[in-house]
Amino acid sequence: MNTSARMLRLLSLLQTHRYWPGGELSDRLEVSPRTLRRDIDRLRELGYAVDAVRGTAGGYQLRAGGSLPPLLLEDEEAVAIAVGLQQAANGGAVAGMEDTSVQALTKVIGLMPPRLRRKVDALRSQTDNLVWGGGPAVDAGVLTTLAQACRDDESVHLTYTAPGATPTERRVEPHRLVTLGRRWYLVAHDRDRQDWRSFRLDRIGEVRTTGQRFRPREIPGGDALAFVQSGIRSRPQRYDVRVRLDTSRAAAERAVGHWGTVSGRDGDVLLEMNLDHLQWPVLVLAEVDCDFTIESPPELRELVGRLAARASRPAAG
Amino acid sequence: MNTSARMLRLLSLLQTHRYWPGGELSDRLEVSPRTLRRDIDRLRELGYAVDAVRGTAGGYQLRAGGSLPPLLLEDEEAVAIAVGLQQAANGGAVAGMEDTSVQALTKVIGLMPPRLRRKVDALRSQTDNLVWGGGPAVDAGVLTTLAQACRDDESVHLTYTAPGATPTERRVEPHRLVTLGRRWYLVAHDRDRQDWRSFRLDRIGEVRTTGQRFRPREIPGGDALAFVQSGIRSRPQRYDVRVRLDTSRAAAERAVGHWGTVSGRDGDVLLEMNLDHLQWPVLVLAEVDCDFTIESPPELRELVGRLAARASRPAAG
DNA sequence: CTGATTGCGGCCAGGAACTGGCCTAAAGGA
DNA sequence: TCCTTTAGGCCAGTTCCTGGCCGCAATCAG
Repeated sequence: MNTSARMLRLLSLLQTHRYWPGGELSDRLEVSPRTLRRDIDRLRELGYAVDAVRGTAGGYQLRAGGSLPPLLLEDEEAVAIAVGLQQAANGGAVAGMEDTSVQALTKVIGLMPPRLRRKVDALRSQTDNLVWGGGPAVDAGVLTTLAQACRDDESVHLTYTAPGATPTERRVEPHRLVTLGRRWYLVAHDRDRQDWRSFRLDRIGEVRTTGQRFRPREIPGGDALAFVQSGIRSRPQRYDVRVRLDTSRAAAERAVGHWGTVSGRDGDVLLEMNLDHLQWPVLVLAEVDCDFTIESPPELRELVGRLAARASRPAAG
Repeated sequence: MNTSARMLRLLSLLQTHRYWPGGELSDRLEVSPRTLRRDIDRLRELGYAVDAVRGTAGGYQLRAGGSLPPLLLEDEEAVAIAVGLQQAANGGAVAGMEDTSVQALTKVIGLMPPRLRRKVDALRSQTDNLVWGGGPAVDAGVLTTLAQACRDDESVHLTYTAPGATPTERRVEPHRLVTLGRRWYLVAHDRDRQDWRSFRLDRIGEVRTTGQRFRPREIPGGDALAFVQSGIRSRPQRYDVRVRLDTSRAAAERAVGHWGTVSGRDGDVLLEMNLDHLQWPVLVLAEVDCDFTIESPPELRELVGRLAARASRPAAG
């Protein structure tokens, strides 16, 4: 075996992380113990922190180091990562991480052999479509394909359904993906219309890569985010929710998580949230299960009112 | 630079995935074009599918291959993966993937340099604690530390708070992590009590690794899952929710996602869910915003009733 | 069609790097 | 205390890597 290949295998073995006795490692790699020691040395020179314990039951162990070593993943682990990143890309975890999540997802998916991709696809259909804070979930396949095309300067064909229109076929040069207010947009140069357009990803049906590369153009204004913002007329309705709760601050905080801020004192807690779907405050009210006063918005009062009216009307089925 | 190090760098460059002209690669790696070609060859021999395009504007590109190559991640990407996997480990994405997610998470976290771990920790606090389908969220630090200790046969000290008792200090030999009904359990041999115990992870306060390795014991019965099951007396309360909705099937399906099943015809839709927190059906009712009849459980009727009573009482702030 | 560009790979000679074996030292566990 | 295991210097033999040269093939622009 090659030295480089052996180093990779050694790294892979060490990543399973249990202590490895030197003898076992040198056996597996089919080299002498002396060469193994040299290999360990080489890893250390590359910046990997390899711990060693001497004496009986001693051995080697990979420790977290200064830089991130290459990850050697089992198939299942890679699938798990892909699934987790899909959630994150749709804003499921922490806001503001969507871009990086897509970047990582593209990398993982791009390296996956087809059989693993199929597995991810199969699992994807099981994933829920209910996304935190509203906004339709974006198909991860569309997302990664476009991210890849943007990076590689590869033109694509896609079907797009503008609101209230029939689906159209577009041939575009993808420029950049932009996330704005829990929605994904593709900024691209439309080849047929000879102009820049932005496409909402949840309105894109299918994406086919062409394999054709193009010379990247300069976007007018130079800022893809600004371009998208200028094109959006009606931003989704946002509500400023203010509710007073007759409970303890701790209980209120537990109920809202980080979806809002809690202030005031026990027994008179002020809960403030800013979001574009009113279902979540209702969930919080059900969770705290205490007396409350809705200060704003009126829409929330009406929603809860309707719920109340409906709950009281039928005397149960 | 070393050959192994160069190969790793080359792989890293190729993973950014855009076409690389050979000249640029050889420049960056500071070798002759001939050596670059040989490096590419070496990669191919290792099983990597490196595409090449000839002619003007030709170059190299890494394609998905038969096996999963080592992932070379940027710092930010690794953080994104860790955050995504935390969600998945807590059952946020697809049920049944928790184990693998923890496995992958342990690997990623274990390789992270401290500064990245701090970043993940910082982001973790922003993550919501509201977990789908109920059940308390488990601290990812506890999860990964224990997973690592199980693999490395390393004994740990932990503080455990049994229900209705004061926190106690335990010295245990961790054996296996088990996920059961959206909860995590640690199966371990308690050194002080000289017997096997299972610990619910959300009741574990702090975990300190000792660095001491132990000889793994045989678990009685040989099955950690069975051991946990036998020890659980009271399973968490589960509710069978049945609600009739005066809306269309499509609207009902959109509202529940995969958290329940929808049957019946438009105008008389039967919604069935099985879960252990009643907040979610309330959310669904707010989402569909239509007339409904709660058939079961009575607790849900009462919850909505309380909500209604409270909504109607104060005439708004 | 022609020429330019780029990847492919054989060949070769010099040299760098790797290997295995030997040695002693140091550290940890029983 | 003794045994085991890692650490690392030294050395000789050999492998492997490198850069430069070559002709060849594929692709694209003019």
